[in-house]
Amino acid sequence: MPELPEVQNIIEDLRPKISGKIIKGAQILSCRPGGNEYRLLDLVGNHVIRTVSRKGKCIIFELSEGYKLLFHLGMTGQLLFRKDDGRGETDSHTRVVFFLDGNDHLVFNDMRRFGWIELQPRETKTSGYVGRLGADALTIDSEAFKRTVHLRKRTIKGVLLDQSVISGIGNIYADESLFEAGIHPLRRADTLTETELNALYQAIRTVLKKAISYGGSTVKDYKLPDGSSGSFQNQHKVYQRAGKACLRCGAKIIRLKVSGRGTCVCLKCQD
DNA sequence: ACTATCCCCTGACGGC
DNA sequence: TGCCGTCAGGGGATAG
Repeated sequence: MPELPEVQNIIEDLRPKISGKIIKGAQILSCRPGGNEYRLLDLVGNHVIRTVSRKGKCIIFELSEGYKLLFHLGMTGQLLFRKDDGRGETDSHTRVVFFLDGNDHLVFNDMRRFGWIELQPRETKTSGYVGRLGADALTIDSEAFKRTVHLRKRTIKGVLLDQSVISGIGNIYADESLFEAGIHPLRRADTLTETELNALYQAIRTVLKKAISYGGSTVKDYKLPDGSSGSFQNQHKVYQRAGKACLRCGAKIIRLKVSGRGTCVCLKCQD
């Protein structure tokens, strides 16, 4: 599932390829029944892509005249850049194709349809999903992180997954960061000590930055815009390793459910 | 403010 | 082989 490191790789891959390009049009191949997220796509004609950025897991294109094009990849979304070289560039999961100048294409695939696209007209105040997002997990400073986390009475994993508190961390990196910091996912956030909060803050940065440098985690469907896969899945210490030996201490990794999500933990390393 | 639960969706997988 | 139930999970909605 695309989380912060995957989305960061996507925008870094896309930025030099599409910055300054004109979106000439979009073709909607299929959208969710009753969904209205693609309704505004026909407004895209002839807007220039000024910047490519992200906040949390949300990809943000700033277009000319103040428009913004937002993408959320959900569980299985892909944003692929294709040169028009005659090869088939769509498949049965393609939802939208954007046509850029120079016959380049941007293809949005989403097998499970949890992703969405939204075009925000100019003057739209930041609201909706992006407006509700908390500080980005790689941007937030140590003091702000500790302050906001320490206020919460929920489980620490629940806090990390809550995009309105800190944005960008999903199930993979919540588990990996908590393991790295030696903290049990069911700990109440407000019981974490200063030392533990510092460790967690650093663990998140370490894990996310390392994951970015590995191209992200390709667990099932994630691909970079050039079609390549990430390799951080080979570096996972706990995620999807239930029943296997902890790489640090050898104890068996167990699986539980926290905040409705499958959670892998080493009871010996995390408390 | 927080938890629990359901829903969306499709492919993989296990049981029979 | 094939049918059927279950699971996976980001985020929204709703009830408690």
